[in-house]
Amino acid sequence: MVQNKPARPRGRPRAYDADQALARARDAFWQAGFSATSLDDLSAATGMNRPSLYAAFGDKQRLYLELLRRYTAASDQAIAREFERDQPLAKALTRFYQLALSMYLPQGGPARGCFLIGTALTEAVDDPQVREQLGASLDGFRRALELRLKRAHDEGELDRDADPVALAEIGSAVLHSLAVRARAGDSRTALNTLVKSAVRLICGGKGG
Amino acid sequence: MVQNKPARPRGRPRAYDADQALARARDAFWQAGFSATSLDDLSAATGMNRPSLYAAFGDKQRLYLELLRRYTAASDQAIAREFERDQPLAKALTRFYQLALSMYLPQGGPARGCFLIGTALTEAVDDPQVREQLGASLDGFRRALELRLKRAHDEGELDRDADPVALAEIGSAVLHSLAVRARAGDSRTALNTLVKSAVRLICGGKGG
DNA sequence: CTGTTTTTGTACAATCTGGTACAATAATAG
DNA sequence: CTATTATTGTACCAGATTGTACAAAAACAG
Repeated sequence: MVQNKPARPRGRPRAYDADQALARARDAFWQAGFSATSLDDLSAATGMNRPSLYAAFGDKQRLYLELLRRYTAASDQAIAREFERDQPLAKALTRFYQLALSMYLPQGGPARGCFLIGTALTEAVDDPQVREQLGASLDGFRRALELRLKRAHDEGELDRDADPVALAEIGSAVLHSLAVRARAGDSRTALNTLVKSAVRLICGGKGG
Repeated sequence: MVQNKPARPRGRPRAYDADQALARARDAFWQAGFSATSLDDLSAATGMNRPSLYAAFGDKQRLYLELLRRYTAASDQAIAREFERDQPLAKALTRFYQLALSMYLPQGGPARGCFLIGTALTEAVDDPQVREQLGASLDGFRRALELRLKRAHDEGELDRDADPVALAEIGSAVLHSLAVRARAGDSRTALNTLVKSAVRLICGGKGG
């Protein structure tokens, strides 16, 4: 151990909590998108003044990229939690989709869909870093689902002639659709219907 | 007949072609999104100066909404063309998805995905008009697909126990996924794989 | 108490943005 | 040729936006 983090650093103490400020900044971007969120908006959302924002998180784009990174990391964790748990495939899938929906349709706030798909998609064409982060995140879910489906296939939870790779693409597409439709204003009921149909289709039925 | 449109109206002739200008403006929005596209960008893209833009199309938001409307109308036409044609379901689906992909991945330009999903999604939370247009457009495809699948079901093109309504939601989700993944940088090959899997799954197989 | 360190908050500069006023221009109508 | 009409292009405005400079403030070190 080289050194303990001192209880209090050296100079004037920070007036903000970094994690909380990042969450508030993320919510601001989540609502209005990257370009339509000004530094004043971020300042108001976080309670930090602009020089503090710069000192803490760099410029707007660096902050945004960091938020994308964090969101992806949290998603990866949630995915792993549900897919590595010992529960039937249909239950794991349903629980994960429901978890996503609870983020996409927050209580006491407007429907906002997925942070990545709802905001990074727009920036992705002109910003290679955003595009890369977005692509990696989407692929992360697809691969995790593929692994879970392969396991299900091996363990006889899926029909013998089912193709886990193809089903993982479908299951991934369903998540994209939830992300899009939630932000487009579809009701929770309508989205639950999609979840049910998808789980049934992936786990065995023929869409009935 | 009340009156023929006069060959030439009255005053100084317009220096632009309205349809072409709208297409160029749409492409500008398509690339950078609504908020990041300035009036100067639109002016440069269309070759029209700003006062002409205003006179012709109103302010930025009115122009954007009109472009969303046109895009939806063109999509609806393309959907009807493929689904009302006399061809097998699998072919109709494949052709439609390929048509979408050819718009999402233009030759000689960056991958841009779907104009609606790629740009309107971001604005949809704060702008009810955009949200409504977006929702209506997404629902339009779902319903058209549902009708086509019901016909296929009636005519024995689908398994007896298949559920056209559920499959329409899945087929619609696949289009959303193509729109998202194209803009996120996925290769045409990867997207073709999704199309193939989806068509197979919807039209009869079990994802094999 | 004095000096050092770090953050805060105000204030400011430069640029960009949406939107418009107005004269010049290019056509038709008679 | 003159009057009329509609569009163009320049120039401008007010406000927003990004980013930073700098003094005041709030802590610790000795």
